Amino acid sequence: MFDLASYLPYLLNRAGTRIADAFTEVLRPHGITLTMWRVLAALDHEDGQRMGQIATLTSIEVSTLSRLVDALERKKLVERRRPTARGGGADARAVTVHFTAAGRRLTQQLIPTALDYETIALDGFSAAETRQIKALLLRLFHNMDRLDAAERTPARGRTLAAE
Amino acid sequence: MFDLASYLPYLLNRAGTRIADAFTEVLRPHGITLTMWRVLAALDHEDGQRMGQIATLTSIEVSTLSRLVDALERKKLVERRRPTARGGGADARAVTVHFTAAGRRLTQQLIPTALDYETIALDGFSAAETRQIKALLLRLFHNMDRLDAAERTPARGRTLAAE
DNA sequence: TATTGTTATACTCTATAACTATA
DNA sequence: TATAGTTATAGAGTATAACAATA
Repeated sequence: MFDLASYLPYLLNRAGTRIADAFTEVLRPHGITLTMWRVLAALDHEDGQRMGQIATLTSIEVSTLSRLVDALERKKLVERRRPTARGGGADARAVTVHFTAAGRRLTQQLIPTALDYETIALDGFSAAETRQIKALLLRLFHNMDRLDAAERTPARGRTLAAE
Repeated sequence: MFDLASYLPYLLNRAGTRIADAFTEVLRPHGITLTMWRVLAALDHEDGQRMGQIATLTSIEVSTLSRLVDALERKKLVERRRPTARGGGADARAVTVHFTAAGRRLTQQLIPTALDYETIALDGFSAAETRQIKALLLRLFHNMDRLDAAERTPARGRTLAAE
């Protein structure tokens, strides 16, 4: 009736926890946590994003993110800026987050290892299977997204590109 | 080069977070957290497991689990027992965790909703795709498992049935 | 000596809401 | 009024290690 080993949220949690734990060990000597890495990865995706965008992209709470960016600023890996008005209507409430040179360097240094771990996780998967699982995970995410929308929950992280 | 939207750990984290957040809302009125639910689900899988087994199955730290079981006992949902010697060599260090009647009742009540959420997440997936993503997640888990074994890390949660 | 589980401490993340400064 | 971000506080989970009881 309720078979844990074929229950999807369980499988997701197990697989996700394992990869997260393994990569946390990689990050440790660099003095950053997995959550910090998620912010750096989001900035690599697009530098100069606003706090809200980063929260959405990473599924990190805005209040958590705010203190996380404090910590990353203390480590001189990122910096906050108030967007200037040139070239368009700047919202003075907004804050954008930018790599420092050191932050970009560290991120570029870690990306190959991050990709290595993805490769390890996908060991034995064919190219077709790799594409398949990524596509299925994306669909799964969007299904939950629609549920949030239906419930009018102001869900965090609703804007992952539809592809 | 580093495309976040096709980076597997990111997709896993996003999909997992979404399902977890949604089900946490379901659990809230019942006064239990998602982590508590994982313990109840593990007990439904097999009642009377030892602390170590439950930690392994749920990927919850033993020390976290110990206080979690304290809380579940206070809620009268589970109870600890020291295994008795009859029928085999009982280890007096061990502690087993068992449903109370109320705990079993609550779990049975929540399982259909849990399955509903799985159905929502898999909305639009064919039976073949459903089987596929579960099989792929299981393989992914075992790949990380082998990595832990190779590094001789005393990983938590290494014993998910191989199927 | 090693293992099972408990406890203690400090830290991280979450949840909620109050707060500021803009819009 | 609403929104973007910060800050405060309490709760929940993790990490680490020390500990008691037993093997």
